[in-house]
This record gives sequence, structure tokens and C-alpha cells, in this order.
Amino acid sequence: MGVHERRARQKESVREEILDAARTLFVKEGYEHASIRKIADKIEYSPGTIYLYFRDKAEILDQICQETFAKLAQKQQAINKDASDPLECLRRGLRTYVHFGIENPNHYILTFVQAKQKSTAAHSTTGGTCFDGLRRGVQRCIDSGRLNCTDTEEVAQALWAGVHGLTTLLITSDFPFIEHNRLIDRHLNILIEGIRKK
Amino acid sequence: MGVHERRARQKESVREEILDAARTLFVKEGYEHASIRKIADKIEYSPGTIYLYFRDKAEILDQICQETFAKLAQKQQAINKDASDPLECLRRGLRTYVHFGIENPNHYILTFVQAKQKSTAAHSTTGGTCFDGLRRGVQRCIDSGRLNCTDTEEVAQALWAGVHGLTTLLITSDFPFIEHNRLIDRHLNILIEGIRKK
Amino acid sequence: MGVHERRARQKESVREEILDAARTLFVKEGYEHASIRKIADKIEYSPGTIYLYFRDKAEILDQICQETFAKLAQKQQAINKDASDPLECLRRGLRTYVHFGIENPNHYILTFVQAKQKSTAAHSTTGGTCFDGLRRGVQRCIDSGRLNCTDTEEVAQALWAGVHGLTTLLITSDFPFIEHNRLIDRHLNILIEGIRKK
Amino acid sequence: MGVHERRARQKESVREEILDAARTLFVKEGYEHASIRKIADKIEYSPGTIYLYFRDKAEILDQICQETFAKLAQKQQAINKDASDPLECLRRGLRTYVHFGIENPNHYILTFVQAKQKSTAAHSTTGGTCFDGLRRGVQRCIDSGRLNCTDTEEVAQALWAGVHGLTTLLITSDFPFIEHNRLIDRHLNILIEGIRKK
DNA sequence: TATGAATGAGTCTTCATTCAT
DNA sequence: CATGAATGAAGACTCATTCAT
Repeated sequence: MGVHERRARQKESVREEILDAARTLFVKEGYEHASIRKIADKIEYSPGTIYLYFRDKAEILDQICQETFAKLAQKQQAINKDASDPLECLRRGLRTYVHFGIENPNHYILTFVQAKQKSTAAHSTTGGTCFDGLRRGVQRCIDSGRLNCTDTEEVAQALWAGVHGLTTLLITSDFPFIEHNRLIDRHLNILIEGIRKK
Repeated sequence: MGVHERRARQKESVREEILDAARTLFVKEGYEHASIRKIADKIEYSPGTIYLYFRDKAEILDQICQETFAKLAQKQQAINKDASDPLECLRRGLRTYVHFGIENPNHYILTFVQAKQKSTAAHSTTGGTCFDGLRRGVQRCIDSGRLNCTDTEEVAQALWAGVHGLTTLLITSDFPFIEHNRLIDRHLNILIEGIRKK
Repeated sequence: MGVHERRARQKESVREEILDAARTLFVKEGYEHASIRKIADKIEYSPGTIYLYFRDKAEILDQICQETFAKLAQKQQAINKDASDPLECLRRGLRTYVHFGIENPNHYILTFVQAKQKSTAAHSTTGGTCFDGLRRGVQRCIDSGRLNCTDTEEVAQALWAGVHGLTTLLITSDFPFIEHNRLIDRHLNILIEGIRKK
Repeated sequence: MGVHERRARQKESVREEILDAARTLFVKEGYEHASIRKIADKIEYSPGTIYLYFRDKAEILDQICQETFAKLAQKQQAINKDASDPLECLRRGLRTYVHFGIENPNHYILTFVQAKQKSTAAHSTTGGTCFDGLRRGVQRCIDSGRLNCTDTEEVAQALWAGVHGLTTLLITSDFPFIEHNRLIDRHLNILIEGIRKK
């Protein structure tokens, strides 16, 4: 391994350290309250160093969004390969989405709530592709004649709205929600029954 | 009209000016980014003046949440009095909720997205009662034997998650959504069909 | 009692209220931290009203100093009238001074420590006369041939320095002083023995 | 001299500049009135820079107190090593104390008058040890059987009260004191004669 | 006499960012 | 590659004071 590669590797690792620290702080204290200095302190580098890896604070947020979209896309990918009942397959995809949010609340809120209000670059590029999984799942259902509506985009967007609402509420809840799994089951049930042809 | 009244009215009007300016800025720039100075500039008063009307920045946010809950509760009130089909009645209630959000995007986002992360006083007091309208609508449907589920709370929460998600996405969208009314119709249709007994 | 007098009396009473509130706050929170608004709140008048009775904040402090000097002078007056041993008489005067400080710590610190750094008008006028009691007590001792030094001013100033130091330390002490009365006795004993002719 | 050292020295020098400016302002205008901005202006740095050297305003005060205690302790140290008459030694120690105050009025008032009302960290740590010199001097006098009182602590505290009072009055005097040296001599004479066994 | 709304200047403090080294 | 000193602008908030009523 030449010097060049080692350098590249190390650089990658500092980058990752920054992203890790930033992600944690962004969520714990909010994007606005997480200062560059605090991030730098956390990884024991100087504030200036951060600017060697990122143009500015916004770019860090943007990178984290990219990450999130990538992670989420990966989770979704496997699902549609399953050959079983497309409606069940769709339900599983939606459930996966909600679980992803609950298990990565920091990532989720940052990307889909906080960053949304800032329109990061990530949203206009990577973000869109993430929706494709859902779209494909809906398409399969339509193709198999199981739905009461044949507009893929329309259905996919309506479903997304549902799981997005559920996910954000569950993550940030101070509302006295019922047991989470029961609520998720009910919500998914409503969505699936709501699109199934009778 | 005596001096006293004129003064009181004037004072009330300044208060409103502050709330208006704050609401706009809070949403346009985010709560953290909307400084007291900017609010003061907008209404052409000195920063100190704002503290004659509100204890601190948080209290302004809190007041706006109170307002929102009051407005929303009022909108919802009329609906359940209608004697017609309870399911249609529920659909109308949900639609009203979404429309309220779209027509008062500042109020909505502030109260249900930004302030949620800060747990204002309003949320623990006025906020809860606002959910009652929905709960009652669901109850009526259950009572008339029209639903496929008999747990009022479970259904009400699941529906709320749906419309909340739809509302926030429509308000903050840079996503290429289909025509909004069509999407709303579809979403509400899914929710209602999803709970209707067959 | 005519209207004029009642007015005058009432005015005096508001003045006193202000002074009472100010004195308390000046000491509890320090002169700088005691705002006009806080004083006004305490007596339930508006801030503006205070300016009907005092030119500015400094004048309030000044008045309190005047008061203090008057009170202290009055306490001291009685003492030298006593016909007994002039040295004991002097000791009693010094003790009275220390006790006055301990019993009126607010007045004392405000006047002799905080206000000193601001050179209020009171200091240059009333303040001086307050020292006369001590001067006279020393004079009597010298006249009766009991002292080892015949310069009245010199002795009086040296004694004052002693009791002033003791008083301020006792009032503001976080130092672990021995039991206060024992310390006062010792201090006075040193001063008296230190000037007595042997 | 390496880069490292030069930097360290420069940094130390800025620190000193800040402390110098602060000390002066704290005394000239009072701790509360001496703002960070004014300190910054005085040394021609931006306000923010000060926070690179001190956590907050209070820490600056604390540092100055530390300095003062250190300086004073150092001055006192040499004295008790002298083998001559312990009473004269004690007198010299007391005189040194007063001179220290007069020569470092800013340090003295800040530490023993202004900061006393705020109980800085310095007072609870370094401060106490500073009193030890005086205590030891008194002890030596008692050991050699020269005093009319055998309680070290009692005498030491009583003496301290005396010189402290004298020092503060001389520093902040707008009172028409006699020539300072004569007053100091008289005061010390009283204290020493006041404790000497006859 | 008293009010109370208003202000301008000020408070301490934090921050993203730059740049010489 | 990394530092760390420095800054200018801004943050929320407080205050003594004025003045029309």
C-alpha cells in the first residue's frame, strides 16, 4: 500500500469521523445549535480542519442526507425481489420504511424533516431515486390487477404520505400514542385495505 | 370609546403585529434563524419593545401554537354536528384538517413540526383537546357499526398519522407531487376504504 | 389638614417606599443589578413615577447614603454625653459603630463600600460630619491625659480604619472568622490598649 | 527559539494584555460596568478573542484574584525568615501588607472588596493560604511570650481587620486623610502596642 | 401625579469562517 | 494536512430614561 493510498484512506476516515460527530450533534442539539467548533472538539481536530473536507456546514448536512438515502434505498432493494404476493410485498416495504425511521431517528428526522426545510442538494439528486422502490412495488400490484386504482404515481405518493406521517410522529412523539407496533400494524392495514380491489 | 379602550386595542394590535411577523419569519427561516431583531425590524419597532409583549422568544412560539390549536379546533367543531353518513362526515373532517394545513402553512408547520421538537407549553395544554374532534368522529362511525376495527383510539391515531404526513409533505414539498387535490382525494379515499367494514 | 399637606405627606410616603425598596434591592442584588424597573415593580408603581421623585438612579443611592449617615450620627451622639471614663466611652463608641454596621449591613456596605467607589454627593456633604463624634471622643481622652499620642486627627483616623475594616469583613465574610463577639472584643481591646498611655 | 515557543509566548502576552486591561477597567468602572467590549477595545482585539483566553467574565476576575494572592504571598514570605525581634517582624509584615495594597490598588480592591462580594473560586482555594503568613508571624510572637493574648487565630484576625480597613480607606479615599505614611505608622503602632505584653 | 409604551445603547456570549503558519 | 488565533456579525435579552397622555 503506497503512501498515496494510506493518505486517501486516512482522509476518508477523518471525513467519516466528522460525519459521525456531526450526525450525532445535529440531532442531539439540532442543526442550528450544533456548531462547527463542537463538532471539531468531539473528534479532537481544530475547526479549520473541517473546512478541508467540507465547503461549509450545509455541505455536511447534505452528505448526511445522501447517506440516509443510500441506506434507505439499500434496505428497500431486497424487498421487491421476493416473488410472493405483491400486496404483502408492498406492506413489507412500507413496514421496512417505518422501521428504518424508528431505528435511525437521527438520520430520518435530519433528512426528511429538518433538511427538507433547507432543500439540500441531496434532495434534488439522490433523494428522488429513493422513492423508486415504493413506486415499483405499487406497479407490481397494479400489474397483477389487485388494486382499486391504476395510477401508480398517485398511489405511491399517497402511501408515502401515510408512512412518512406515522414515522415522524412516532419518532418525535410527546403525544400519548398507543403501543407503537399495534399502531404501525393498524396504519399499514388501513393503507393496504384502502388500495385493495374488492 | 374611552382612552382606556383605545390603548387596549392598540396594544392588542401591536401584539398581533408581532405574532404575524414572527409566524412568517419562523417558517420562512426556521425558528432558530428568526431572530428577535429581525422580527422587530419587520414591524419597525425596537427589539426591546417585543419584550413588553412576550417574556421571551419561546413564549412567542407558544402563543402561535395556542392560536393554531384554537383555529383548528374551531374549524373542526362544526363537522360532527352534521347528521349525515358518519363515514362521509369523517372524510370531511380529515379533508378539513389537510386544507387547514395548506391554508395556514406557517401555523401548521410551526405547531406540528418545528414546535413539536421543542414541546411548548401549548402542546401539553390546549394541544391535546384538538385531537378530540377526530376521536369523536371515529367513535360515531364505530357506533354505527361501519368500521372494520372497534378501537377508537387506534383508528384515530392511525388516521391522524396519515393526514399529518400528507399535510407536511404538501406544504414543504420540493418533491414533484401530482396535482394536490387529486392526491388528497386519493389519500382520503385510501384511509376511508381502509377502515370501512366490507 | 389641607389638601396641600396631605399631598405633601403622600408624596413623602411614596418617596420612602422607593427608598425602602431600593435599599433592599441595592444590597440583595447589588447596585448595578437593581434596576429601576425592579424597584418600581416592588412598590407597584410604574418606572416613570420614580423619576418624579429622583433625578436618576444615582440620586437614590445618594439619598440612602444620607440616611445612613444620619442614623449613624444619631447613634453616636448619645455616647459622648456620658461622664464616665473617657477611654471606656471611646471604646463604647467604637463598639457602637461596629454594631451599627452589623445590624444595618445593607446601609453600611452601600454607603461605605459601594457608594465610596462612586463618590456620591452625600459623602462630600453629610458624610464628613459623621466622623465628628469619633473625633470628639478621642479629644476627650487626650484632654484627660490618657493617650500616648496627642494628635486627635491622627488617632481618630487610625481608629476609624480599624473598626471600618472589622465591620466590612464581618458583614461580607466568607472567611472562617472566630465567633464575632470575641473578635470584636479583641479588636477593640487592641485599639484601646494601643493608644493608652502606660 | 522554535515556532512553538514563540507562539506560546505570544499567547501568554495576549493573556496578560487582557488581564491588565481588565484589572484597570474593573477598578476604574467597577466589575459590573467594565464590559467585555470595553476590555476588547482597550487592547484592540475583537470581543470574541477574549473568549479564546477566558471562559467568561467571571474567570477573568478569578484569575486576577489568583494573581493577587500569589503576589501578596510572595511579598510576605521573606519577612518571617528574619531572626530579629518577632514583634518588629510582625510590624514589618503588616506594613508590607498595607504597602502592597497601596502599590497595587487595582489588584487589592478587586480581590478584597469587589470580588469578596462574589466569592470567586480563587478565594476558596489560593486565598486562604495567604493569611498563613500573618498567622505564623503572630504565632512567633506568642511563642516568645511577648503578647498579652495567646490565641493566635484571634489576634491574627483582629490585626488583619485593622490593616484591611486602613488599606481600603487609603486606596479609595476621598476623605481628607492626613499624610498617609504618618497615618500608617500610627495605625501600626496602635496595633502592635495593643497586643504587646506590658 | 402617574402611567406605560417605547427606545437606543448596551450586556455577555456564540458562531461560521478565514488565513498565516 | 492541520492548526489555532482572530474576527465581524449576530444571538437573546436588559436597562435607564423619556414623553405623550
